[in-house]
Amino acid sequence: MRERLLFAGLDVESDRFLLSPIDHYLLTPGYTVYHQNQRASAVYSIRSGSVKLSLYSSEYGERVVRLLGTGSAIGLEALLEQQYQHSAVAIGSTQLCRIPVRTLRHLGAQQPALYSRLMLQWQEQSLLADKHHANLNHGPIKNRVINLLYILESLVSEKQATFYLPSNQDCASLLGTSEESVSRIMASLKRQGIIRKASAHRWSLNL
Amino acid sequence: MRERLLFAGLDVESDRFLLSPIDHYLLTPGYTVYHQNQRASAVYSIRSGSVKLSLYSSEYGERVVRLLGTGSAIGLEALLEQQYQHSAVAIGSTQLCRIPVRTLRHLGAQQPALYSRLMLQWQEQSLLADKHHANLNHGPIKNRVINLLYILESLVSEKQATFYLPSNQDCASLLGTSEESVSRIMASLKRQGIIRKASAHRWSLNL
DNA sequence: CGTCCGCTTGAATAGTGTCAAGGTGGGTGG
DNA sequence: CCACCCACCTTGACACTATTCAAGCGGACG
Repeated sequence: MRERLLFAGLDVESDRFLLSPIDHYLLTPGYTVYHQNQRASAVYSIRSGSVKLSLYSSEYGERVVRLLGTGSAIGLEALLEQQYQHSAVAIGSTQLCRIPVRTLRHLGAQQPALYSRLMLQWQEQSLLADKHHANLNHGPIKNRVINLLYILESLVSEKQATFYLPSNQDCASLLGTSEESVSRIMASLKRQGIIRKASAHRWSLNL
Repeated sequence: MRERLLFAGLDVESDRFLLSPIDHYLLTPGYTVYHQNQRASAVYSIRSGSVKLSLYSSEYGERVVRLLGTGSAIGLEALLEQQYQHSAVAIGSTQLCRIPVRTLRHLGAQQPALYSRLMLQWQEQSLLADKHHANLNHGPIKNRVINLLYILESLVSEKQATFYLPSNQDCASLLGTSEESVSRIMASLKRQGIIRKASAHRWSLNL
């Protein structure tokens, strides 16, 4: 898997003027990074943990559309002087850093490689969205849940991955199904030992 | 709706050296623009008609992941020196133009506005993917089909939109359902007059 | 005119959503 | 410290939707 961190290989440290406005945060589960339609003034890079992106509408409420993990950048629309398209909320505890648009532009002017890095992020976002579509919306729900578990495992960077399990509501929304169906299938997978509790709030996947 | 054509407002015509390698094509229904995993050497801009993007895998075969219409650019991954991520196939007859990467880079060097235009395209792609996810994968299949019809209508640029109806198989794949269910619901909508045949192969949507 | 492919329709079955009731755990306040 | 509360999860029963298998239909095209 290719290096995914936004600044990997780029010279960020040497520019003291720029480094200062980049803040690091540790978010508790459920914390909102930004809201849909809010003016987008910064891009965020996930250093660990995971984040869900949701779309809201008055007709149907929240709809989770994808899950992002370590190394992904969120809020890229800030570069286009726009409002955030999604709401972004932490799943489990999550570390990320906030890069103001101004800083990003300044950095990009000096190191054009940053722009192709950003292009790669865009591409990854849309491919990820398509893969979610392909894997989470076909066939019986049991298969979709298993595919979701694979995704959750893949969001974690470390080997011997253990992951935080989103609420049944979030899973149901992402899978386009009902909370109860998710609950039943998760229960069944736990009984079969396919998912095991590794520690408090952390699970691991076996085949 | 904002101007979506890739070169709108940009000076393309004046550069004779560049203009020449941009070819225009008229595709018949079912024609393949490019294949997944093929080396990406050009970006395509849809001038009229519509295109489906599919992901293939050995386990489950083809899966349609989204539909694109007039003004959308496809194959943007060419700029990142990669292989195409999807297969792109024309739905109905479709006009598009092919812009080799070299041409695009050259143009971009002279007119940096092109790059923000490309960024906008990326953004539009991923937002579109998310909207498809949100609209086509929730609730009873009847609703999904209707949302699909709205999307098909929106792909057409003209007012009084009439659109080409993809095969039931394609619709089923996009919606994550079975061909028969799509057929039944389409038949019912036709009986109710919600979709009407406007001319050969062209349909229109009423409320 | 006949074949082929995609579309349509039916009937039986399996899968899911819905409604409703009860359980669990973490957090708060008395 | 305990009792309470709320939000979330679990489980059951039932109705309904959707899938599957199968058969027949229709137009496109050689």
